[in-house]
Amino acid sequence: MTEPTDRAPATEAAGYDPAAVERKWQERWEKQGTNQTDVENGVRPFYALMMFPYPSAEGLHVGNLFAFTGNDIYGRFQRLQGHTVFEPLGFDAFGIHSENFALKVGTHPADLIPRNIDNFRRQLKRSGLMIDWGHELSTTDPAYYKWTQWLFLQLFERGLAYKKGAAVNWCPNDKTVLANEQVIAGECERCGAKVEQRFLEQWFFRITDYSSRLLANLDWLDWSESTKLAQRNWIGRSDGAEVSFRVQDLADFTGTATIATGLSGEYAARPLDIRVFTTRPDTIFGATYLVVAPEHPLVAALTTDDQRDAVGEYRERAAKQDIVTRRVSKEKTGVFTGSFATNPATQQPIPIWVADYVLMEYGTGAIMAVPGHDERDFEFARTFDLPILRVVAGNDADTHGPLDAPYTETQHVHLVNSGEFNGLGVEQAKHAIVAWLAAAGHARGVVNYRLHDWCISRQRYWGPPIPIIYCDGCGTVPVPEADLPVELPYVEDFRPDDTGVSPLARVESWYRVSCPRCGGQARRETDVSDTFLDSAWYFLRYPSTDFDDVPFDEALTKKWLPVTSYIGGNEHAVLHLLYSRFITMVLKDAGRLDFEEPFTRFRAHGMIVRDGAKMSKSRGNVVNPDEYVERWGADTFRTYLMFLGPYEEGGDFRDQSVAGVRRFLDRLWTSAVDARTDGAPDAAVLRKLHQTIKKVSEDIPALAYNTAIAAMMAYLNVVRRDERPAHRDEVLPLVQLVAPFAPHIAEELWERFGHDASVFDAGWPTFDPALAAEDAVTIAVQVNGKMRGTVTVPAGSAQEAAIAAAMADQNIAKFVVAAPKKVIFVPGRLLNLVV
RNA sequence: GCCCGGAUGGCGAAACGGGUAGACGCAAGGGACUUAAAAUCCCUUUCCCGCAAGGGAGUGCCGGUUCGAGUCCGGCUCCGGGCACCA
Repeated sequence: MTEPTDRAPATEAAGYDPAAVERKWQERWEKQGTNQTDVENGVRPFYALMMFPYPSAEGLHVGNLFAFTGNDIYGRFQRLQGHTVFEPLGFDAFGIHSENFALKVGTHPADLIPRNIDNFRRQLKRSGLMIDWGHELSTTDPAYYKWTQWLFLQLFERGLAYKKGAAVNWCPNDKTVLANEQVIAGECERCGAKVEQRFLEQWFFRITDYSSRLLANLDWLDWSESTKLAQRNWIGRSDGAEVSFRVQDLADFTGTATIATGLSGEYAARPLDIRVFTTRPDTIFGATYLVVAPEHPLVAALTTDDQRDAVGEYRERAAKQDIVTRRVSKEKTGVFTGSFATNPATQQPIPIWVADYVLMEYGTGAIMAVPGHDERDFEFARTFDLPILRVVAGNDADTHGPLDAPYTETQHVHLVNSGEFNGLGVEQAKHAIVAWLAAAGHARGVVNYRLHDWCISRQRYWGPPIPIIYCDGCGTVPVPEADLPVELPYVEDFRPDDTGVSPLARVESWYRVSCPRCGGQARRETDVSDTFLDSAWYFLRYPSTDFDDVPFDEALTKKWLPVTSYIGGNEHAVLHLLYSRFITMVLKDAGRLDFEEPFTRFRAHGMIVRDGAKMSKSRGNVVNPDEYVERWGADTFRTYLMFLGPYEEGGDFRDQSVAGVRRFLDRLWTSAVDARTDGAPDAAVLRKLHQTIKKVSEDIPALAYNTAIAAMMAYLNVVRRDERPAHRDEVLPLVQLVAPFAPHIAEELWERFGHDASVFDAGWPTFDPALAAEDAVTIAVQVNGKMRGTVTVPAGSAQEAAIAAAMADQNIAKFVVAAPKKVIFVPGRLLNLVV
């Protein structure tokens, strides 16, 4: 399947030897510094950023190359437009990925990673990317992670980094804590193992402080809509209300028990209120019970003596239960507390339950259950035989009968069984009811976000140590900036164990340290930070890699940032891109940056599959770029990758189709080396040329690479239509157009046409509308909307001329059986005669 | 379950704000060149009827708007991706 089946490339016949051409130009670029950016003095700076890769042992993935080539073409095009383009690349080499692989092959990651990076660099260099290797970075370099640690301190100082005990996602296979974002449907993002729940002390970043800002800015960012949407959903703004339910003293109702609160602070004083969050305050007349999360601080207070055992047991089970089962199993479980609260709308007593389908992390950790109009509440009510009321109905008949399914419709419906609010629509009712409850002090409008704080602690080895020291006397002390970096020690045995602490906790010589404040005995934090922190600021570092006394130089940052164009995969739509935005905002607030959005423009590229199936090692259909570059040349491979489908949608990689692109370059080569200089270029060819210049110039910025290539192919077909050799002026501009896609062959042909300097310093062909204009147009002719033929008329012809031409055509005229009742004429396009 | 994409020839795919469906490429068939093959070049290629001229049908399915729908609207089906008890 992966074996190349077709014939050898047309090397000899065409005289085009990509291996030789590519070697020559890669050497020359390197020698002449063609791809090096003058970051200090470059004019019209254009920062063309691509998401840096994780340097895996398998080498460069074709998906990487697809992404990079797309960025490279855009960058080269901008350079040809007169920008100073900065196209750096680095390596995201910390993290569980590397560590797990190192464990598997029994090599230390510190030995493995440099080897992988060397291999990546080699592969990237032969791919013809315009990378400025003078600004390469690796997140594992102490000179880099020194500043990652510095970043942590910036957040710490501003109160944005804090430590708390938390139920966390624990991967029993990787033996580490995972961020919520790294848990995919209850499984570890990296290894697929079922995630469990553990309770650990963790470092968090207060990204939730920035929820509304992160959300609001999306409105004006020039990003792929799909990415913005993913972020919006992730941040998850919910507009709703917080409603208070007064807990009733059981004595008033049953005369058997009273509520022992035993609480301090906010809840100490009776009467007791339970605050719930709801997005459907309009349904409050249908709230027939309350549910609080098992972890809710009021549970003990709410539980009556006769329910104490059952509730205790339930909470214990919930605490032990892994997050997976709790999340994935939709089966409703719960237990009655024995207490009741008053529904502030109906004044009726409703029971208070404890159930794990209510999450402590969201809202207030308590809900009002409206089983008639919420699927989960309905299911729960069915299970425990709780009353189900209808308070919303559609306009159609039979809406007052009993409900056998939750009715969740919100459009074209109205309230019923809701007192004075009957007849109102959902939106109206929300406002009216919240206002009504608020007047009595029972409710207020509230906005909630799904976004959680970012847990950055990792109980692993292969990451930057978190720069914190714990002193018995002084408490939690940040490592002074002057002492950075806190170097990751070389440890032979870096395996995580299931104690829940980092392997660094086993290195006493490393963690024992004197307190920077009092000099007393102290110990280092042994957790390392999340890889996503490494990648949340790397784009700030690139221009400033030569500076070791600052994370990013002020002047260079002003010049190059925010990033002009960022291209990457949508798999990072919520994690990396959100964290980068957050970190940038924090640095802005800290006065370190004068912008708060790091990426002015972002475009997500599509995914590339092979023969209609996802590429995977197990399927054995992974494309190894080396083989293809070897066989066809980097120019052909690059151009093919961009030709196989729309860049932002991805496409289907087919071995057979690579040949077509190679044939195109072969023909381009032949036409160029055989080009004549005598005589004049053909007018019709020039017309097509200028149409092509226009098309390609418009397509590249839109990342419509596939159609740009198609247009160049079509043009070359026109150039070659006649027997005579092409004229130099017909081919030379095509060499320029093709340069962003196939840089080596373009340089070679450009040189053969007598130029000394790089084609990338020669500018872009200019489009001349006058030369592109057609003097005759073919327009479609319809009779009664049905295609009956075409007529060719001089450009700019009026309706009358078009009709005359159409009627002169017997095949069209025969359908015009009567005088047209109506004529639709679209100049240059179409004529429709309605008879 | 919810939210996004998508569905067009044998295949990958084109089609600017409704306006000649299938550009460009692959594969296939035929031809030229060659002792032969490869490479290269030329022609054909959505389907059906027809020797042809020409005609009919056709962009996942059903319906609608319009002079005109791949494109817009309503209702489905299937495929891909993401989220998942978020009240």
